[in-house]
Amino acid sequence: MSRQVVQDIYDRLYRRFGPQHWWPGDTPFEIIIGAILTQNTNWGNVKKAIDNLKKNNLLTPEKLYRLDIAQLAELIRPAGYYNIKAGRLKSFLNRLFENFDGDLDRLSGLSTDLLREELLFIKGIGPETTDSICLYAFNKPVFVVDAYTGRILGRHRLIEPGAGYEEIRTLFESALPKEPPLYNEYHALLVRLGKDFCKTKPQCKGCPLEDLPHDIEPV
DNA sequence: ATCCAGGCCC
DNA sequence: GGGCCCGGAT
Repeated sequence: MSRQVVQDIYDRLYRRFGPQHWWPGDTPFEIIIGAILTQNTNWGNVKKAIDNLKKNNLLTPEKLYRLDIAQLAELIRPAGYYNIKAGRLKSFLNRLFENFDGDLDRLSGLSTDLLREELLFIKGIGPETTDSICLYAFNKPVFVVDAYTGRILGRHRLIEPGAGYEEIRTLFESALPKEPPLYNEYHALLVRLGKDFCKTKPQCKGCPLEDLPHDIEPV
């Protein structure tokens, strides 16, 4: 996939949808919590969970670190997979307090490579969650790949069927200037396209990528 | 009633 | 591949 195509897709999406104002979250900590809660879950349900935490004044590292895991699970229930996700939030918080004194600034002070390694090491935080935290919470130049990204590129045969996460990430990062605001907007635009057109059942009619050069029948 | 979510671990 | 899970859309 050429640099040209990567930039063409961005231009088409931006012209159609305009700025997406991501991430929907006020602080780095809220963004991190949202990134974990939104795993395989629509944002509407995640918002309810985050509102529950806010309502109870629990949306700080210290409060959540001390909170009983069963109570945490109950509060985040609307986000789905609530037992699994309560454990994942705890894994993150435990690591944050054991190795970084509970201080997000110490975590974000790591080099981008070390930060990724650190986050990936935590059980329950995989590549997409890691990169969402890097980019959206800490403004690091890391391109976020998600299911929509793979689906969109796959349907246009711009990547191989079995292309892995790192392959796709590298593809974007090598085709674009290393600018967090650009990565931010691009990923958000791909999600927008995925929600509006490139759904599991594709709606190609009127899609901004409908006449993309490599376009063929959808997968 | 069924489908599907901005994944990840086993 | 299977399991984890809620709530809005169809």
